[in-house]
Amino acid sequence: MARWEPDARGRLLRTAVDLFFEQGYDATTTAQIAERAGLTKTTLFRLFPDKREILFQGQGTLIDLAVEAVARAVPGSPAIDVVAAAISAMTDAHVADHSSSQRLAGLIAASPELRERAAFKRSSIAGALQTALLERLGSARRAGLLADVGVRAYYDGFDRWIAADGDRSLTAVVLDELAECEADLRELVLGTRTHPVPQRA
Amino acid sequence: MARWEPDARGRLLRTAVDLFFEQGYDATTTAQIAERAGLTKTTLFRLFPDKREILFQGQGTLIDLAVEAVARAVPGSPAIDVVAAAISAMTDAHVADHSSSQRLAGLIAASPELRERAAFKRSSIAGALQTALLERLGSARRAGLLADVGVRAYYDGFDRWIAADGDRSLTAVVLDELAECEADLRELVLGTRTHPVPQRA
DNA sequence: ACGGTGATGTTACCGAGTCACATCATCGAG
DNA sequence: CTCGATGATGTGACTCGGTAACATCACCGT
Repeated sequence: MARWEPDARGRLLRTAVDLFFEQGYDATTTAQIAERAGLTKTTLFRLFPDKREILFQGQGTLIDLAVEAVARAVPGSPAIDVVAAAISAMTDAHVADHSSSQRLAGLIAASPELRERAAFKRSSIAGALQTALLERLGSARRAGLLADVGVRAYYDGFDRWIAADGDRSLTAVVLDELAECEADLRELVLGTRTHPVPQRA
Repeated sequence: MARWEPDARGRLLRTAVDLFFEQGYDATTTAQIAERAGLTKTTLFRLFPDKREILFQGQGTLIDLAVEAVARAVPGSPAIDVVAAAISAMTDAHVADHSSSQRLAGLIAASPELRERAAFKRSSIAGALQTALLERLGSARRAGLLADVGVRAYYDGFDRWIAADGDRSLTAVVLDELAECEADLRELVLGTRTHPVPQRA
């Protein structure tokens, strides 16, 4: 399949990340990215629907993975386990190494435009997860609440993983975060007073 | 303060809604909106940071209202009550009538670009609410989880209000939704077992 | 009446994104 | 080995969102 220089998408992604780091997202032109990648603006927009999406490729796959994991989950298992299966399916598919992920997260955090796209992705994942959970729970409200918890655990866990040294696996950190969420939720709902919570040992 | 024709922002908003309904969001030009409102493109972009924001003006105020409500809440009151105060502060400030809100919701749902902005607004509200709650709860995780629940109750309640006849007040519907969320959350966290819903093999 | 001030208009410009059309590299059939 | 089909890429022109510098106009107080 590969003709000319292979992996045009990957080249564009790497080039874009480099340029965004050098000059900032806004100051970098799509024509600039394409040129340094040995392509043209037209080809860039053939491969990506827009400039932001260069950094978010593959997030559509995330949704599919989560939804499939929910569909594959054992019927009758606790809802929280189904959520855990869904989000660990996403983390397992995470290919970028720790430092690349750090770079990417820094870029996104620095640009409102990219943060907006990130929020959209997050809400898309939450929506898809809710729909998938709905078939099991029968209640849209419960499915939505659970999806929120799962997505929060995924993103907050991801942030913890980013901030850490990268020794622990992403999946472990995220599943740990989910367990913490469940515990906190239980205490919140039971009306217990706030007390020192055992953070990670 | 008002010179020339007054309320340029309001005129632009109404004109934009009309045009978006007639032609769709994408097919409507900012110059078109400005012209029909008796202004020019430049003035439009002086009053709104971008085209999408025409439909979302005032959402920044929503955040302030929620945050202030949290700050004003009685110390020591249950966390869920603080959340209720925050979201009812937002609904109380809702000025648009039922049918206008329906139109606006339909427009936003029809355009991916507008849905993305809506997701960003929602995440911004959730973030601000989490920060406000953090001072009371001491735990960022609990604050985030509670903020998610509150924001979900707000949006899902809003949708229910939109879909209904508009007899009940928005605040009543949203607070009812929040109560339902709390109840569902309690059941989810206690005997969490998936309902006997017919699974597909 | 007049001058200051703020809101608006004019003009020109840049960059994202689209489109129609041309080109070129590869592969398979003969 | 040649040649045509195919699909990826390039070219050039275009629209539209958004910005900026400068000019203009309406109101207000003096």
